[in-house]
Amino acid sequence: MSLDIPDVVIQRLPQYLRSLRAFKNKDIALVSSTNLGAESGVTPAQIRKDLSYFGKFGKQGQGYNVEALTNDLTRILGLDQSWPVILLGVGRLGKAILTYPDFTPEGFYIVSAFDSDPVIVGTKVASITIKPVEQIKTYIRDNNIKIAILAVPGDSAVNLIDEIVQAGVKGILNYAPITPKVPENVQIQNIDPVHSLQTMTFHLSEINSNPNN
Amino acid sequence: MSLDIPDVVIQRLPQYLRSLRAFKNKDIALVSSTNLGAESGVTPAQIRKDLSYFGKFGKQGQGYNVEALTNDLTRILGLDQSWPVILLGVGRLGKAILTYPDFTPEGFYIVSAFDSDPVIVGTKVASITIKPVEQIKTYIRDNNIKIAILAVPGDSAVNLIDEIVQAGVKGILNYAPITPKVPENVQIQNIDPVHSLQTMTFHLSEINSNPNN
DNA sequence: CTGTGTGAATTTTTTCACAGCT
DNA sequence: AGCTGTGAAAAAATTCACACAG
Repeated sequence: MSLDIPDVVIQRLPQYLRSLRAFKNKDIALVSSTNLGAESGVTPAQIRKDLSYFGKFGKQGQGYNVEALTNDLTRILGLDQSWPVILLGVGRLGKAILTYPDFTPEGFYIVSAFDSDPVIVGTKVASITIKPVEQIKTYIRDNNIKIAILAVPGDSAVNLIDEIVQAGVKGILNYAPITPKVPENVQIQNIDPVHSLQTMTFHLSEINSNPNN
Repeated sequence: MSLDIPDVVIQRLPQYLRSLRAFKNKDIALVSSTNLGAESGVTPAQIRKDLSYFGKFGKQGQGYNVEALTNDLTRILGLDQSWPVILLGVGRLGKAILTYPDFTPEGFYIVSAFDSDPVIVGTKVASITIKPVEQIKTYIRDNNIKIAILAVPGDSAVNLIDEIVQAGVKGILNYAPITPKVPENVQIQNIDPVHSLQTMTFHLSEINSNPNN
């Protein structure tokens, strides 16, 4: 059906959702694509084109109803449900993720966390008791988990990905600094601060070697 | 000079660098664009095209020398120097970033960290003594800092960005869940796990509503 | 008038395909 | 024979510009 929607478009939708919230907070009930674009850092035409992939949401001459469009985008993104998520790896980073407060209001809740270190297993972080990594596959199957957050070192990550995909995970938020290979029908999103920094320095070096800022 | 290099190309270079390291670890000295592409998840043609923006690095009939290409890409990305970076915000997340071990080997080192909370200021995390936020601008200027990592709550982030940009920062790694507006010549990279998760659920919902996987 | 929705035009990015070097 | 570097072709994404609705 709607499988021909460009991925770049989908990537922008959460942004729009966030911008709409900013308008709602300012008690603005109606926005034009120009308003929304200014807030999102996107051209008005792009907003309209993006939305047009999913239907007609605006009123000509007026714009978009903030609340209605929020609801529509929430539904389109599948955020009208709360997604159970598991965390793999409860080291420094994993602990920070477990105590991260923003997942829940945004449609996600961490239901369980796993680690391979026997010292960590059994301890409690943010009211979640850490389970041994051996139980992952069973847990995923029994609880029909679709999303996993991966916060383990790079070398363990590759094998773990195979395992959890085999068990039924369809979306992975990966913090390991690797480029995982996953089947077509599995979504993967990488969080990679070093990569991000390294793409910045290219421009910064240019600036440095160029007198006129 | 080389200002007409597409940003998508630059975004891929750190990936190539990482793949090259994988080959080096396997003691492979020579790789073809096909090899490198398989490792990076990119087509061979794209690798060759990307590299062609910067010069000729391969030998026809053979491929690329792993070590030489590593050095070239390192230099191109401006990673043949180590970049001093400051951290703004030493809460849960900031602390995790301070103790993150991967920045240093990748060309970055955190030289100082700032916070607005008087309880946190003066304490020591990972051998860095947290400074009061009021000293940021002076510090940036005095030490010619070009890169900042922003790990403060969203509402404080907007103002802070203006301040540090004014003081001379040219690259920001932003962990706040906002879409910052910065001048053209300032690089910004957002780390936004919620946004990443929200783009995944679109596909996951489709899968769910679609019987054939 | 104002601002959406959308085909058409433009620009950007990717892929193709092959000449030429080793 | 093998693989790069690169113009040309194709595909994808963005922007334009305007008919039409409120």
